[in-house]
Amino acid sequence: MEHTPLACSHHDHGHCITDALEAARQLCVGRGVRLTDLRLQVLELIWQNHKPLGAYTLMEMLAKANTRRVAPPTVYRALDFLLEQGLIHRINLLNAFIGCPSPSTKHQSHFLICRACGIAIELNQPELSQQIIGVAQDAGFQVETQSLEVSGLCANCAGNTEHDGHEHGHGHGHE
Amino acid sequence: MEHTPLACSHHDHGHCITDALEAARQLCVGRGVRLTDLRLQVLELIWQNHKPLGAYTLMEMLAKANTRRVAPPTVYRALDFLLEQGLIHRINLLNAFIGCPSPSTKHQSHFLICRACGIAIELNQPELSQQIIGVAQDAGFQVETQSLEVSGLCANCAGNTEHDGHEHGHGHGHE
DNA sequence: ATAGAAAGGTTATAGAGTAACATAGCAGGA
DNA sequence: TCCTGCTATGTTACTCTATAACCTTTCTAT
Ligand SMILES: [Zn+2]
Ligand SMILES: [Zn+2]
Ligand SMILES: [Zn+2]
Ligand SMILES: [Zn+2]
Repeated sequence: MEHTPLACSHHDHGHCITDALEAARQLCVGRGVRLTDLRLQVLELIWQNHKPLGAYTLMEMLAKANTRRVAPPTVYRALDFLLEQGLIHRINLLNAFIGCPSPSTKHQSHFLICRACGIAIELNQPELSQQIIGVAQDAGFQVETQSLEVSGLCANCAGNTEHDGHEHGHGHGHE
Repeated sequence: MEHTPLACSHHDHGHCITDALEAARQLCVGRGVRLTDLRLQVLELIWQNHKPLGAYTLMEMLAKANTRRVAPPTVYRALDFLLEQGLIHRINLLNAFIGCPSPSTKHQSHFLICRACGIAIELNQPELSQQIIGVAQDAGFQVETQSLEVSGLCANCAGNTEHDGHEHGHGHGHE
C-alpha cells in the first residue's frame, strides 16, 4: 500500500500486517466462518499500526478507501465479528480496537498503553492470568474475562522524555 | 473498614455509606480541598450500593433529589473531583463509577465485576500491582496507572446459577 | 469592600454505540 | 435451475456518554 506508518520505527511493519491477515484467513477457514471483504478490510486498517483505533476513525478510513459513505453499524458489525474470533481486542480505556498478534490461542486482554505515543503492547503472561484467577477464586469469584490496561510511558517515550521535557518525532498528533 | 465489601446481601450497608462519607470529609479537610455539598451528594449517591453507577443515572438521581434540572457538566465535574481525590474509581468496562473503600492510601484500580448482579468488588492486592509493574518493567515500560477489570460471576450469583440455569431474586433489572 | 480564584450553571455539540428495518448475497435442497 | 432461508450489509434514526465554551455565583484572602 502507500506507507508504513509510525510507532514501529524499528521493525518491518509490513510483515506484521501480512502475517496477521494471512493468519486470520487461515483461522477463519479452519473455523468455517466467513472473513468477508469488509471484515478483512477493517482488520487490515486496524493493523496499519500498533495504536488502538476508534470505530469512527475506522469509519472515515473505510469511507475514504471505498469512496462512499459508511455508517456506524457497518463498522461495528465487522468489529464484533473480529472480536468474537479473537482477531482484535477492545481497549476500554480508549474506546478503541487493536489487532491481536496471537489470535489462534485463547487468552486474556493484557495491555501496556503509552500515553505519549499511543502504542499498545499486548502482554503474553499466562502466569499473570493465572494469578488473577487465583485472587478472584479466593473471593469466590468465577472469572470469565480479564481486561488489564496499564497506562504509562513506553521504552521509547520514557527514554526521550527523561532528558528533555518535550517529545520529538512521535507523531502523536490529532488522528 | 471492618466490613468485607463482598456481596452486600449480608452486611449493614448503612455503615458503608456513613463510614465512607466521614472518611471522605476528613480526607478533604486534611488535604485542604473542598468537599462541597454537590460533591458530597454525588459521593453519597454513588455509595448507595456496591454497583457502579453511570454519570447519567447519577444525573437523574441528582435532579430528583434537588427537584431541578442538572446538566452533564455539573455531574462530570463532581466526578472529576472525586476521581482526583481517589474517593471513587472509574470502571471503564461499564462507563460507570464506584466508591473506593480505602481512599486514603494510593493504589491501583483492580475490580471483580459480576455480570449477573452488577456488583463490583475492589481487590486489595499490592502484590498483584507489583507483579504487573515488574512485567511492564521487563518491557521497558514505566507504569503510571493500572486498570484491572475482571468480569464473571460473583460468589452469590455463581452459587445461584450453578444448580439451575435461570436466576432468581437478583434484581438485575433496569435500575 | 474588593479582587482573584474556585465552583457551579447553561447551552450546545462532539464522540461512541445500538435498534429496527430493508436489501443484497450466499448457501443448500427440490 | 429455481426456490428458500440464512447471513451479511445498507440505511435511518436514535440513545448514551462526555466535553467545549461561556457566564454567574460563591468562597477566600487582602
Ligand atoms: Zn491477544
Ligand atoms: Zn510511547
Ligand atoms: Zn480504591
Ligand atoms: Zn453477582
